Amino acid sequence: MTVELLPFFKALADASRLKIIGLLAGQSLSVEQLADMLDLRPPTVSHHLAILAQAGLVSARAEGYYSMYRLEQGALEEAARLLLSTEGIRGAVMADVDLEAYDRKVLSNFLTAEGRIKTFPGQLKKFEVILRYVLKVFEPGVRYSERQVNELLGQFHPDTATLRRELVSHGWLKRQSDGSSYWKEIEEGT
Amino acid sequence: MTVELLPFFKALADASRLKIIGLLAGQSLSVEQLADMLDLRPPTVSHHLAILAQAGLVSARAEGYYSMYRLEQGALEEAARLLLSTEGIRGAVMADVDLEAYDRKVLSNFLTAEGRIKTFPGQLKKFEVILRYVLKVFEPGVRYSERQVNELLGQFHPDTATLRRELVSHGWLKRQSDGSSYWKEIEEGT
DNA sequence: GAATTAAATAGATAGTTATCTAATTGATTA
DNA sequence: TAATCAATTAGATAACTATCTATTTAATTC
Repeated sequence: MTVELLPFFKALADASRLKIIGLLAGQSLSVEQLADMLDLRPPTVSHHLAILAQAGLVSARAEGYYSMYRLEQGALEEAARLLLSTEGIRGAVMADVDLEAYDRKVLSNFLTAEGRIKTFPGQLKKFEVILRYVLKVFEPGVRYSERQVNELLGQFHPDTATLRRELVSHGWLKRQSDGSSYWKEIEEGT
Repeated sequence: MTVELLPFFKALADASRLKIIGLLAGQSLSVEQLADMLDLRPPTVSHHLAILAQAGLVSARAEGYYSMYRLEQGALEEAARLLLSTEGIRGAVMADVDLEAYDRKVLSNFLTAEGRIKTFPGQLKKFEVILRYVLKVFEPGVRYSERQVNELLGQFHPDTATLRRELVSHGWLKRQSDGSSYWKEIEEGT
């Protein structure tokens, strides 16, 4: 059974509910007992307990006509593990985030419909987006002469010297020390 | 620097902010980049980042006229530790809970102004509150004869036999196997 | 079966907050 | 110095929610 992070945090993001968790950490308690201890009316406590139960943090057991609520230690532990893993957070809630949205916006601002560069962005961050875009025309591992490099870059912008220099200074395009050839390294990772 | 639990959970109890944490777990990002990725306006993202920063979860560094935000891993780790300790929760947020409120309510319902028992509560839970109240007249470790026990209990209610029997059956008053004496054990713990 | 009691549900309200647009600030570039 | 750009602040609004009272449900006791 997996803990959903958002309901979990929402359940704990309230002073009354945190107190309930604290009280239940010591002993099982009924709705009425909790209500007296917290100085709240029973329906309010019922409401909070429903939210906590939904998040898997507490469970109820009928006893007489009392509902005795107890803390689910396991849920706390699982959540703590998720917090520490970082991957837990990344995987958990990021279904619909658009990692490339910013780059796409920059590209649409600085490229023509045909994919040529209109002007070089003044800001480094945006210029880098353009450089990464240009970089895709090079095959990883293949050696190119300077003439070939200029030819490829020319399809994006006449100032091939600037493009070439910036690519190299960022380390994204490597240059043989005698200047005879250029290449893009083979990518690693997933 | 201690993480406050309530602001911490409140900070994470929002889908947009959880996504921000997830994105910053991978890399530092500017407000504008986050806004594009999340499809929100920059002021909204600023607002969320302020809340996260308040809780100690992110920090900003000025870079050009960008504010680059990065995740504070340490805060996540500290919070995870608090979650696991249980004592973390108990200590953190329970300043103003009234642990004895329920017992007090029951006592005021079933005791006379002079501290005698009006009637025996029908429900076990409440009867136990009364028994714990009565139990205080016995000194821990002292031996009492049955006559002495009845004398002490008589000040609360004429039916001393019921009180005595219930105290013993709960294990709160011990009885010598030959019935010659009774005693309350010495308490342990804080 | 009638009376009692705890819990849950329904409905209302006041307080909080996530989001937006518009205006301001602060820093950079020309 | 003027123009540009990202971030923040201010103000407004719609959505959410913590809490209450009143009612209903479910279980227990007499």
